[in-house]
Amino acid sequence: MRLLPHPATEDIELTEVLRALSDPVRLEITIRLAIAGEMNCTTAADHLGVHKSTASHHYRALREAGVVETKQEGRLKYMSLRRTDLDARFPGLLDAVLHAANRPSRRPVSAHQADARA
Amino acid sequence: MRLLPHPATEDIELTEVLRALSDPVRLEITIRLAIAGEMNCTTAADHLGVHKSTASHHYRALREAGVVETKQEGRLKYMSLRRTDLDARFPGLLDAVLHAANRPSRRPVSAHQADARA
DNA sequence: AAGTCAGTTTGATGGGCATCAAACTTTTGC
DNA sequence: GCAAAAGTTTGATGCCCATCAAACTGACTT
Repeated sequence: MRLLPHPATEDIELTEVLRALSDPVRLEITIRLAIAGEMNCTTAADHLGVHKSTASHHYRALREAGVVETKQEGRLKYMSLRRTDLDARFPGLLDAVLHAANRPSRRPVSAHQADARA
Repeated sequence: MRLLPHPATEDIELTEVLRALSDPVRLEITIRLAIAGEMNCTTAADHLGVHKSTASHHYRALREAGVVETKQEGRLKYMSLRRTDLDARFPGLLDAVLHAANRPSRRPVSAHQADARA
């Protein structure tokens, strides 16, 4: 189980994140990751109508922009949103984009937030 | 004084807005409009280091994406952010982008420097 | 060892886009 | 009317990018 190289949090650039999310296929992948959490690549791009090599390019674009994190387990690669990093660097941006895409995200709720909600 | 054609609020597409904002020049123009409000085109793109025809293309890109509104008064054209429309359609998105854009990318800076942002 | 599975890389293609330069349009001022 | 100012449009250039197809890699299976 090894992690692939990603940009450090402080190296994530706003314009690159916006550019990454401005492609419909990549936005859809991002939404799926937000809803379902960690997914392998094939699942993330299932029924998107793009060739697997095209999808692979999108995975790379998302990873290099700092939007997703990829780790390999066996012969599968699992992607997940870099939620903490993105929220730290660009507070509210990811939530606004996901909400704008009209598909609410299932965030892990901290104990603190859970208390405040009750 | 006449208004130029713009997309209706409900026709503003998320991916197009993200794409429009993903260009550094257009993002800078957007930030200036957010800070200073309505500005004419030349002022908005002052000292950006791009030719006026290039700037004009960016105005169009921002307008067609639904980010800005343009009205002509005399021989000047004034641009302004479509804040209300954007907030209605994508709540929190514009604010998150503007807030994110205020953070310098690499070195963490003091609040003093952050306030003196150019 | 051979085959399969998951995903990447490479090559080719077509389209879009950021840029500048030059010509054009519209409005204002002399 | 003529010229200047403010943008736009058009043309040219070069780059980047989304896409597919085919070859490749690394890991598991039989």
